[in-house]
Amino acid sequence: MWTRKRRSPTIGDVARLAGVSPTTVSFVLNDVAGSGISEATQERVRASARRLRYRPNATARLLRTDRSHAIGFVTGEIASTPFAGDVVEGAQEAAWEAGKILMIVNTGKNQRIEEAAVGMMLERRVEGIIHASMYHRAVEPPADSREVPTVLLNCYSEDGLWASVVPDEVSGGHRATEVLLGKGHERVGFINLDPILPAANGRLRGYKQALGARELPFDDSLVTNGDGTASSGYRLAAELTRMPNPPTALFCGTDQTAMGAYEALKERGLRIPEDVAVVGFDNQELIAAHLRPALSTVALPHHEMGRWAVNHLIDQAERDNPTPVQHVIDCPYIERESV
Amino acid sequence: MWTRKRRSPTIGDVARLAGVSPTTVSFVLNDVAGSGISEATQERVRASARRLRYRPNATARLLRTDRSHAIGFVTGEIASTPFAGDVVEGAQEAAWEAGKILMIVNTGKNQRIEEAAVGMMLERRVEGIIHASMYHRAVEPPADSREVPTVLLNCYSEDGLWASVVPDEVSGGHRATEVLLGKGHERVGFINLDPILPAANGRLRGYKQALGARELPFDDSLVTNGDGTASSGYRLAAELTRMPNPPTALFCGTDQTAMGAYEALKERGLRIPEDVAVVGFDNQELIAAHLRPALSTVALPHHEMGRWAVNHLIDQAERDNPTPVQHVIDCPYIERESV
DNA sequence: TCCCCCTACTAAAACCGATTAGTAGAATTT
DNA sequence: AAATTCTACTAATCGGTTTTAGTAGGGGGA
Repeated sequence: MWTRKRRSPTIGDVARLAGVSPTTVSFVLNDVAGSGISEATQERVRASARRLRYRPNATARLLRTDRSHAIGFVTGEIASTPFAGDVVEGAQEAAWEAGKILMIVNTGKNQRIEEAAVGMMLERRVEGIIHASMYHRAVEPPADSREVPTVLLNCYSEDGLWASVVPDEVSGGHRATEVLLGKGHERVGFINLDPILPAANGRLRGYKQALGARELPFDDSLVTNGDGTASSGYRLAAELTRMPNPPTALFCGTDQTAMGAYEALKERGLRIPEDVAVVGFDNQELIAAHLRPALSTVALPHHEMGRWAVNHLIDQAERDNPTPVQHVIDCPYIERESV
Repeated sequence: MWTRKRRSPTIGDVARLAGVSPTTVSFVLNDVAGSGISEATQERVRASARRLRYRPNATARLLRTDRSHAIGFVTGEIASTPFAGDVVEGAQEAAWEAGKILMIVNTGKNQRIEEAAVGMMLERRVEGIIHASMYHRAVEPPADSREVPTVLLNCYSEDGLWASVVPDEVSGGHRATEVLLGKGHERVGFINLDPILPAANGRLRGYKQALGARELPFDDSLVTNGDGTASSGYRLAAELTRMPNPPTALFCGTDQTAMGAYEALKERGLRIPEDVAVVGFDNQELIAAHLRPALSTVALPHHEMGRWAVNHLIDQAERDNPTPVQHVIDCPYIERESV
């Protein structure tokens, strides 16, 4: 199945076989500029390395060079949301491109485990740590994390002392609303999330901005707060359609909400998008692409945030005492059939 | 933001402060049995370590002990499916419990990157490698992987020479079918996946077994093959309901298929579960829990497979030349409202 | 009372496998 | 023959772990 580990060959073994010193081997294999090793010797060394299937021991190198080329990635719940994959993938991709590797721990919202995880990563001398949240919120990372460059991903700290990257909820809300207004709708219902959430707060501001830009009045009876689930979408959409002067378009805070809203509209015999246009938020492929009609929605930039976090971390590691930057990433609109 | 890295304190610094030798510090901090360090000295050492905020350098330790406590996790597409999170989480959880850390690389179905990833992990002296696939299939991992214990996760090798863990598709199919038969349905429609897939193949066998166990005839006009999408579910469910003697229950190969089937049934005015009972497969929370009525479905044991893979890897690493075991994990039935 | 041995502590030094500064010998040029 | 290059080597180093060695103090025997 797998061959029992013999002692794996060292640089010394290669040197012996090639009849040179370890120094020479090191120079050749890392092709160090200006180390003047003759072509012939180089070839001999390389051949020996191949013969022995030599693989440099990253640990030994690391000890000497003090560069782990590893980045810690700490997250609460990696599986609880389908976004997690995108974030991890984006981060992983950027890391790979930069020759770094990701060490991932998910702590299951246990503060103790989080601290332990950070500790373990510091022992392994990671070059930086990313703290990722699965929904946009404020957090307070373990203090020890300050020992290395740190980036908060999809979250931020109240005190603004940590670098962070979050979605631009305001422009996302603005965009979703504007799409509907642009189609001639003047009464746009908004099934938002719990207004305590940064996401809900930002999107509402965007919603108002979009109305303002077109000099339309803000009618707060059109705005309701759900909890992001399909059933709250169903309930609130039903309520909105029963209003005396019901909205002709619906902006839903999540795609699941939109899924519930679809049900409510269909039950009332309203067609989408002819009678009521719908825009979602999140772009959960699984839902958005498979609803009938397919749901137009605003996407959260998870992949991009993952990439940005890693790249920024790498930048930071090269600076001396950078000021923490609070980065915001745009939420693109994904056009499908529901508008 | 983060304080510029001073040279971090070494075991020598702690020793100096405590007025002992590095040996003593090492003995105390690792509390080595029978090394006879007086209680007083121990306390002094620990206090010094705390004072200096000493953190052992895992790299140096690793170099000496040759135990990296790291496990490589290689996967094609981590984000393309919502399952990925569960698998990673399960693996991560088991790894953490065993004091191991996961190094994750997703290769984006690029064989070259996969080989490079394995190479990099071997350089870092991982204690084993897990190759995870996001859907059940046959694979052939890079040969180099043999240098360490390896487990295939949600995939297997044709030659059977690698340890692997996959879902028990047969019993899953059996279970789904039996649930419907148990409710008195005798004609159970089956919207399967492409029959070339191990998943489809296994579930069909399970479907037949379940019929056989109740001595019901197998009618192949009740079995159709879709592609797992909602639209194929919609189309095929519509076809099945138009049969002369239509099924009173539907077993769908994926929850998305079921989602499409719901649409088709509702359009025809059929109620779920009164007129037609539906069972899905995959247990995609996002869909299954939010459909109306909520979808009863069979869950793929992603979390469990992740755990098993890590645990088995750790076992393997302790054995000498284990024979590759092909493990299969049960798919539990999740009861909701559609039956 | 003196000497020796044993136990309880602690220290010195080798080692893990690389990198890299400093250096030496051979070949070539002047 | 001396001065430069070329080429490759010796040895120190990174920060721990672990084996071996050593010392001080207490107890027992003569």
